[in-house]
This record gives sequence, C-alpha cells and structure tokens, in this order.
Amino acid sequence: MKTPASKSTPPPFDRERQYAAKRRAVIFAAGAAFRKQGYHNTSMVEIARSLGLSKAALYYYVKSKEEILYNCHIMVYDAMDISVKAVRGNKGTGLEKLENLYEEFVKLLTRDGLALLADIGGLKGDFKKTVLMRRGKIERAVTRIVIAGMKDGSIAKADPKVTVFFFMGALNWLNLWFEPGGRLSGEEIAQAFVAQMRAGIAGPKP
Amino acid sequence: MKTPASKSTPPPFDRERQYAAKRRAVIFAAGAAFRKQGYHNTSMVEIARSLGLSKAALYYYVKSKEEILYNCHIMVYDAMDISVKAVRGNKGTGLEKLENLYEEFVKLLTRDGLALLADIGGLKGDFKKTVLMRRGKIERAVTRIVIAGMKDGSIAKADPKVTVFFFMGALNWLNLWFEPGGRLSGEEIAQAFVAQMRAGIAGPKP
DNA sequence: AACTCTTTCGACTTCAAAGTCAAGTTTCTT
DNA sequence: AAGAAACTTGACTTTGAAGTCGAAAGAGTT
Repeated sequence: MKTPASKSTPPPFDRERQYAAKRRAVIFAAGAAFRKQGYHNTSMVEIARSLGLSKAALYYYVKSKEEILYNCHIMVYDAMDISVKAVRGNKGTGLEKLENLYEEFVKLLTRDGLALLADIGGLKGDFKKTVLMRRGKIERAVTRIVIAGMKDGSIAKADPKVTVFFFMGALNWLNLWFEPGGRLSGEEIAQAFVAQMRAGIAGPKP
Repeated sequence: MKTPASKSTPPPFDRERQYAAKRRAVIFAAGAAFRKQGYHNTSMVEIARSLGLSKAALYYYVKSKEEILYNCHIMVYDAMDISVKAVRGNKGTGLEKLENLYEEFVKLLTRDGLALLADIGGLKGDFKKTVLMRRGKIERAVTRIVIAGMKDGSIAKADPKVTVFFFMGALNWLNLWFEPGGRLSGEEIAQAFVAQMRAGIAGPKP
C-alpha cells in the first residue's frame, strides 16, 4: 500500500489496480449476499456494512445496484467460457468432454464465491439482453457437446435440450445449498456430480 | 355462512365456494407470474391486471403479498406430501419408489401451474419458518427413500445428500424454462427426467 | 322494489431502499 | 510541508410499490 519514494523506479503504485481490486471486492461481497439471500432481499447498506463501508462509498466503485448484479453474472459466464474453450481442443468422446467441462463448472461454483444467480428479472434493457445472450451461449456450447456425444455413441440418444436442462439444473440449485467450508468440499461435490451426470446419460458405446 | 331459509333446496349458490375459488385464482395467477419473473419483479398491480381487477380488489381476497407467496409454496408442498404418502405403501425397491415419486413430482410441476419457487427470502417470521420446515420434510422423505435404496442395492452407494440435491436441482430449475403448451409436454419431460435420474443413481443389484 | 351482503374501484398514505451531494479526511506526490 | 487526487461520510431526496379507505355498483333474497 505504501511505496518508497526514493530515486530509482518506485513501484508504480498503480491506482487503477487498487481501484479495480476494491471494485472486485464489492462485487464479490454483493454476489455472496445475493447468492444466499437473493438480489432484492439484499440492500446496498448491507453490502456496504459487510465491507465496513458506508453506502455512499459503494457508489464510488459502482454505478448502481443493477450494475453489480450484471457484473456478478458476467464474471461467471466469463469463467465458464474459458472452461468451454479449454475443452474444445480436447480429444475424446463427447461424453468425456462433457465430464471435463461439468467438473470445471462445479469447481468454479464452489470456489471463489462465483455463483450462478437465477435473478435475471432484476435486470433491464441491455443488461438483461446481454446476460441472456451469454447464458444462451453457454447452453448452446454444452448442447453441442451433448449432440456430438449422441452421434459418437458415448451419450444415449434423447432430446438434447431436456438432457442438458436436467444436469444444468443441478448447477443452478447448487448455489442455494452449498456452503463453503461445510461438510462437503467442492472437490467431493464435483466428483459426485460428474459421476451422477455421467451415469445418467452414458450411451451404449463405451 | 348463509343457508337458504325457504322450504325446498334452491341451488345453494355457495358464496364461500365462490370466494375460495377466486382466492385460488389470485394465488395461481400470482404464482405463474412469480415463476416467470420472480416475486420481487412482480407487482400487485400486475397480478390484479392479469385478472382484470384493480389492486384493491386483490386485498379483498388476500391479506398481503407475502401471504400469496406463502400459499404458493404451501400448495406445492401439500401436493408433494400427497405423492410421498402415495408412494410409501408401494412394494418394490427404493429405486422403484423413487422413480414413481419423481415422476409424480415432474407431473405436478408441469400441470396446474404449480411451481417450486426459489424465493424464500421474501418471507419472514413464521411464514419463512413453516416453508423451510415443509421443504425439509420433503427433502428428508426423498432422502429416506434413497438411503433405503442404497441398503437394498437398487441405488449405488454414495453421499445421500449430494445424490438427492443433484436430481432435485433439476426440479427447481424446471420452473424457469418450462413453458406449458411448448414443444415438450409435461409427460415427455417426466419420462426423460425419470430415465436420466434413474440411470444416474442405479445400483448394482437389478 | 327495497334491503343487505358481496365485490369493486380511484385516490390516498406509508415505507423501505436506491441513489445523490457537499463537505470532510486520508494518502500519495513533489 | 503543500497541494492534489483518492476516498469516505452523514444527511438528504427520490422512487416505486405495498397497503388502506370510504364510497359505490352488483347480485340474491324477501
């Protein structure tokens, strides 16, 4: 926080970085509260207090409550997009790819306080449009893998949409009961979820 | 409340029945809106208008918005309790019982506009306590069946809680994407969900 | 047709929470 | 140490939706 003022190249003390870090902290604190209580049941004052700040201080870092919610959503989708890309290159059957991806998803959601929030109704206009678009993108990517798996025989033939919605539901529900530091670790849940997902859809061809 | 005073039995025109029916209509209309938009994103005025009423007319049938939400929850849990009881008497393995129950659950949620709402944060005090209790009751009933299934070998041994949360998540998520009258009927979804749930957890003993 | 209970309405009040502001304090730079 | 930028504050305004009320229109009964 304090940098030496002497002659050489004093570590730049990047103010932007400081600001960005605090802004991130605000969004994560809010996200954690939204996850547990829901967007509308969490006031800006609560968020502020959880960080030891006053409400107005929050508005130094964010423009509005809606913007916080938007960023909570986008952060998760960004992380998921990365996982999707990572899996794209993989060799293996559709089922294998899906296992890898799903495991990453569970780990994401049980680490770092990232949460798939259901609250999209709290967003308006472009915020809403963008979030729905991003969610659709993830969904389509997963569905594509499932369809590929059905083609190569690693996944049992069925309606792809229903198949996907079934195990994606488990991810969305996860946020409402998972407690970091509870009896079950994210790792354990990831293992169990992947196993159950896999067994649920595995096809005839091994 | 009022019984005909004349000699014969003129059509009773039961006012209580009328009232109860309209009250039910209010709760269902509200439930449908809550399901799609969320509790806090649905105003009383909207609910009223969807029924062709004014806001004040709503308050003739319900005491508060919170009471509506409470009743939406309770109606689902009542219906689920009935399904649980129906399954209790059944013969068969744990897995078979669970299949029957799960199928009933999906059908419930795709019929009659009943919806498992996630919004519990909108409730306070006794309302909240009761809803959480009812939800816990259902969860425990399902978990008990799963544990029995693990004992009789029809369900693969694993952490019962995680096993249950996985497929119950699909039910909760269902509400957010299912559209009555859409491409997929409730029947079809029920078949697909049961199949995927079953395959996901089936044990060694057939 | 008069009477009464049920049902509805428009207009009002209340309330909680989002968002704003002017002025103060702290932290870094020179 | 002075000046500027970053940061924080308590008190204020705004907003949107919940909930209330007195009057009136409708329906069934005699």
